[in-house]
Formats: sequence, structure tokens, C-alpha cells
Amino acid sequence: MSHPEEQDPVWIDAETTVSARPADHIMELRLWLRLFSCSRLIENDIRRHLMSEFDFSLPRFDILAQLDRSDEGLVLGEVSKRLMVSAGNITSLVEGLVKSGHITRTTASGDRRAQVIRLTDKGRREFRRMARVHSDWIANYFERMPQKDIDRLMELLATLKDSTRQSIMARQET
Amino acid sequence: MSHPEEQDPVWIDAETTVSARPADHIMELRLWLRLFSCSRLIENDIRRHLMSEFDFSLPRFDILAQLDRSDEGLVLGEVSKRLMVSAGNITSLVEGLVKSGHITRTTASGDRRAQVIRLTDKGRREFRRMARVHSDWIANYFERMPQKDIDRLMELLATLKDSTRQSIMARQET
DNA sequence: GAAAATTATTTCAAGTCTAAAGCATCCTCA
DNA sequence: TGAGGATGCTTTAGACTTGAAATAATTTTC
Repeated sequence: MSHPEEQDPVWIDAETTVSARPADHIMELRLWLRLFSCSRLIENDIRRHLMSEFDFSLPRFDILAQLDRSDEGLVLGEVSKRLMVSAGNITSLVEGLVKSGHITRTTASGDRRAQVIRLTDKGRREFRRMARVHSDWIANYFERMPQKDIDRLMELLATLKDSTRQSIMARQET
Repeated sequence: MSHPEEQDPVWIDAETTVSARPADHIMELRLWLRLFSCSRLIENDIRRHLMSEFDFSLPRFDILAQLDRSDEGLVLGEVSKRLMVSAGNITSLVEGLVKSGHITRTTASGDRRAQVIRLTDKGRREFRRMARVHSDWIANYFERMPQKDIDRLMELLATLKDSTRQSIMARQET
């Protein structure tokens, strides 16, 4: 990630170097890696526990979590967007959840292309049983952080999300 | 994720409710989801660009990135640990990178179980070509954040990582 | 109102990922 | 020194993931 082969031009003095080295971005890179490793650390841990304690995969859990909030169910495309995974991926997960009796799938009234999925009673019951423990795990990760740090982190991540979205948008317009 | 079915016992008044609802953890849950979505947003974007501009997958790039920092190469287990992916996964990625001529693999001197991988000249050259652009993308994500927010986020994520690690350790000792 | 463009989903191939089992090698300690 | 355990890696089966192409339905446009 460092670029030892990129030498600063000799006419750049120390002062200039600090303020004008657009090609380096070392701090940003480290921040990204740190963000990523936090995320991965937690995600892996959740995945393992969900599997070992409930024999349920994280992607399946994530879909149920989205559905638990909406009684009217959700269209597949909406689930795909919220979980930030491809549409093709959702198809097979939904198929599995229908087969295991956790959700139902019906054609949307008014748009025969769209599929609406909903939790079944079994799905809701089992999701909530898992969610109760799941939320305890999560709380544990943050347990050793002061409340004010948690609040601040929440704000900063909101800022980052906005910044990132804008950056992605901007590139797409090009 | 919300638990509408969990009613507070009636003897808990409003005051108590605020300070003593250990089973809810709504803020922590939201913080995790926000962290996760930031991470996923960025990761997905990087993956897409790496693929479309260099026809190179993110997992392969990640391995090269680890190797670029160490001239003496790395043992597979070390790569696995740093990237936080399973050992079995590394095996096939390494196989591919050897086949495409980006890295070499040799048995570690002194331990015939261990495999050391190193960048080839081609690997280093191609990695750095990609890394240059890659670090620009990263910088863009953070571009709209004030420097002091970036610094603070860096600190808070370090705190979170520690907190999370301890939480995971603590559970494993049980 | 029909062609063209868009949208929602499915299918497919190829790649990534994990956990668990297996193999080979190394280390420990009596 | 040699049995037992630990370590490093590979193999395997199965689940997840993506992007691209295909299908079907809707909306737009002229």
C-alpha cells in the first residue's frame, strides 16, 4: 500500500511535501482498513455464533430481520437494496427460506413482475428468539466503550456514509 | 430487530425504563448496522472498480497488498490471520496467484509445513499500478469529511476494535 | 396504441468463503 | 526417543456472492 517507488520531485521541500502530496492518502487508507477490520471482526463473530447456536446462516437472518420490521412484507428488490447484495443472490436465499417455512412469497398486487415476501408465524417466532440473543452479542462488542464515544461514532459514521455516497454518485455521473 | 412483543413489566416507570432496559440495546444495534453499511458500501465499490478497471478480484488484490509490505514474504497462516479469512480459502487464492505469475510459493526454511509466498516482479508492478488508483478511490470516500473528524473516527475505531476483541476473548474463555 | 426503454426477477457460470476432516511436520516432555 | 499433542496447510462439501444474460411485465414516447 505504500509506494516507495514514487519519489517526490526534488524541487518539493519538506513544507510543500506535507500539504501537497495528493498521491499518497496513507491516513485514509489506514482508516479504511481499520473500519473494514472492525466490521469483519464483528460480522465473523456474529456469523459463527448464529451458526453454532441456532444453525442459521447470517444472510438468512438478515433477510428475516428486514421482514420483521414490516408487516406488509417487502418486495425482493427492496430487500436487495437494503442488504446491499445483488438481486440474483436474494432469489436463492428466498427460495430456501420459503422451503424452510420462515417466509411466504406472493406476486405483488398491481405489478406482476414483483414478488412480495412476508414472515410466517414460525419465521417471526424463530427470528425473535434469535434476535434476542443476537442483540446481546452486539451490545457486548460496544460494552467497553464510553457512551459518549458510542454517540460520537454514530455521528461520524453517518457523516462518512454521506461522504461515501456522494463520492460514489459523483463518479457515476462522470 | 425491534422486539414489540417484549413488554416492560408494569411496575417499571418511565424513569426506570430509560436507564434500565438491558434487553434492548437498540442504539448498539443501530451503530453496528451503520458501521456495517459503511463498510459494505465502500467494499462493494472498490470491488466493482477493481474488477471493471483491472479485471482483478478484491480477495486477490488483498493478498498482494499484504505481500507488498514485506520483502521476505509471508507465511500463509499470517496472511489468513491478517485478512481475517479462513486458511482453506487462502489456499485456492494463492494457487490462482501463482498460476497467474503474481506470486511465488516456497516451503519455509526450517519448517516444512509452512508455505512462504512472495510477490514476483510482475506481481509487484501490477499491484502498484492498481494500488495507485485504489488509494485515490479511498481518499475520495473520505474527501467530504473534515480532517478532525477523520482523526477522531480513527481513534474511535481503534477503541471499538479493542472493545470487540476483548468481548470475543471473554466469551471464548467461558 | 405500438415500439422502445425501463424495471423486477431468475438463471447461470465462475469465483469466494467457511467449517470440518485429513495429512504431514514439528514440539514437548517424560 | 518416541508417544501425544499442537501446528500449518490442503481437501472437501456446501453455502454465498457477483455480473451478465434471459425473461416477463410495466412505463414511456411518439
